[in-house]
Amino acid sequence: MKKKLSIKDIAEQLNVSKTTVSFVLNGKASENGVSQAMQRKVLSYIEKVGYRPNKMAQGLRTGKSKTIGMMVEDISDTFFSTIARKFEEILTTKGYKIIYGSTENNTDVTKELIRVFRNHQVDGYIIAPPPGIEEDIKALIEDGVPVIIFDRPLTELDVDSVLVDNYRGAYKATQHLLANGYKNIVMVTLLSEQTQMRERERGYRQCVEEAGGKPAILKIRYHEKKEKAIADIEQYLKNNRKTDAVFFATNYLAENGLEAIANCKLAIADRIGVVVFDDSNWFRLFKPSITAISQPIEAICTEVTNLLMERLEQKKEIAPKAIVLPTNMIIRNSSVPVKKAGRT
Amino acid sequence: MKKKLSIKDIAEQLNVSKTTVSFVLNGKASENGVSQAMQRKVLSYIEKVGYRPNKMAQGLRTGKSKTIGMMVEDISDTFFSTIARKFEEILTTKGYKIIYGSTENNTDVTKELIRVFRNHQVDGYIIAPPPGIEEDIKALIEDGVPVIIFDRPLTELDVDSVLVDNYRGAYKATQHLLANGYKNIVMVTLLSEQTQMRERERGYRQCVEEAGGKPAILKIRYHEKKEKAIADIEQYLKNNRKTDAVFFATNYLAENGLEAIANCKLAIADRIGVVVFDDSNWFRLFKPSITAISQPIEAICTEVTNLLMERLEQKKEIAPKAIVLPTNMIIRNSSVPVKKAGRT
DNA sequence: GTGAAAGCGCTAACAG
DNA sequence: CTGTTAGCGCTTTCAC
Repeated sequence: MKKKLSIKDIAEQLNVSKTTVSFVLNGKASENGVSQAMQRKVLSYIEKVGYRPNKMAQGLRTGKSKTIGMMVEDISDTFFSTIARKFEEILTTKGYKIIYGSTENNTDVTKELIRVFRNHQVDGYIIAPPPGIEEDIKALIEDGVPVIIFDRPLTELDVDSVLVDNYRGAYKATQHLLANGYKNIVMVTLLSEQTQMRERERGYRQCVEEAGGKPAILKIRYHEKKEKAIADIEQYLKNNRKTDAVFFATNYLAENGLEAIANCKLAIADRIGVVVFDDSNWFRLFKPSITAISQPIEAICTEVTNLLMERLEQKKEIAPKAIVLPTNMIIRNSSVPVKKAGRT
Repeated sequence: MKKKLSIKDIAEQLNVSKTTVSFVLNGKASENGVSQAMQRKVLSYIEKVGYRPNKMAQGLRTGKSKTIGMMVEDISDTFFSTIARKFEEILTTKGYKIIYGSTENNTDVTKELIRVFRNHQVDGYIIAPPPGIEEDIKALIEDGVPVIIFDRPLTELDVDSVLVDNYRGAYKATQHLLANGYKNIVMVTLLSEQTQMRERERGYRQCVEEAGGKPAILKIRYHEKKEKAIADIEQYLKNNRKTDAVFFATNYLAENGLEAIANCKLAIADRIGVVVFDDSNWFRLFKPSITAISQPIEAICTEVTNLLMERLEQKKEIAPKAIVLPTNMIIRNSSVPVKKAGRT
């Protein structure tokens, strides 16, 4: 077992003090008047023996762990894992590591997660918050810990946040369906208090009502069994034969909904239009390919990390920013009847 | 800013020594003869003020960080993110957090990742290793750090590992295609040294040769541009009109390959059979639905974490175990010609 | 049964 | 310009 060497060893070997080594290590050598020659000597020796400072000791001393705590609903969800990858990419270049936790969109789980992260002394938080977590986040902020919220807003809390315009995204999706001649659009969404879901619903409602229609909404419970979800959607479709388009509020719902549509033997596009909120790599391969509202993942990540770094580096008070990004509609064939426009 | 309290504060408030509090905290109270009354007193006070020990200090003292370093090729890949979620679920119950890093299947990136993880004093490693990392892993093991390898073998290194029988999975896939009457099967795989890919290739070759055919393999570069990958596969299909089935070595290749097949207007199942290594939630929704070789993700995760916990808890030497799990073929419609059996 | 004290590896104020 | 030293918060040996 190769003995891990400490700053003390380095200092002894070099016949200098720990301070000098520490200064060099932290780039404070010049400002503390360590000679260039000495700096080079230390640096090259460190390089040679492959010394790396112990983060634990550093963390204990400085109160900084150089890790960021990321909390999302479920890290296995494509949307979040793609984001996790981007965060990693960006934060790594800044010398940070990420520790993650899945909230399951559950307040208690999240509270516990925050506690654990605090114990680990994470330097900052990136959170897609579940409902009812306002108080805990507020406490964090009051303690001066950088927190960036994304994906879901936290109303009544002044905090840095990066969101997507769910309302407009849903509105545009609905509008697009109406423009393509679909008259009876049902929105399939989650039975959930999540604000972003409510916003999507609001966008849909608004658009339908403006067009003089009446909204039809089917809600599925969050962790509903796949079979039950499919059966429910199927049932709805059978009881409402006039329905000629479906707007799925999430990717995950579409997974079940598309199966339900297949079971009902309804021809997508011609007999029933389909638009999904959140894109998937696979959608372009479906026949017909599936129209989707895609979130600007790249932009979300850079905005979040920018805000975070700002907080991390800034010492002076800065007012929280709320950034809202537009969605992007990717029109494919599922929302365009063949008679009017597309090929399947 | 709420002052974070330390064990010293607790001790002072309670008029006992830090030692006593520490013993209670670590469940070593009874064995060190702290009275029941005192234990209850400490516990209830701690509960009341919400004290939680500082992991950094604990880590510095004990050399344990209670975090596990997970390194996979790319955390945004569904396979790995699903696994990450499961790891999290299991390790959380044991009091561990996970810090992750994406290797990009690159040796240097991985080396650096290992260094960073070491600095962070992670207690154990879960690694899907890139080629050429043997030496570094060996060094880790010699230092007595628990390391569990998964997904890809590290030949010539005696280390705990959990793998899937890629050879047999590929063999079975090929056999299944042959059994369904497909004669000219091409395997589309990655131009890669990764052992698991080589094993899949070997399984395919073996099966084709046993049947008296001659293997046909199309290799795509790893981070190839999507358009180029699609064009290459398309080209192959056009130049080899006799090809009547495709075996995709990964999910990711299938994404492009299915598009190529669509571009060539070849009817999946009837004109061209398709099997994919690695399942996707979306495959059952394709028309026709896509036959896949699925990896036992649940089992992989429990085996990996079991091995890890064993190493973490055990003090005595134990011989490394190599666990190989079987794959599971999910026969859907893409590999069964309609004339013979299925519906689309 | 309980407490004092050493020390994990590091940073940074303060001496020299 | 460089070194000495005092902790950061915790665990654990050893003495009372």
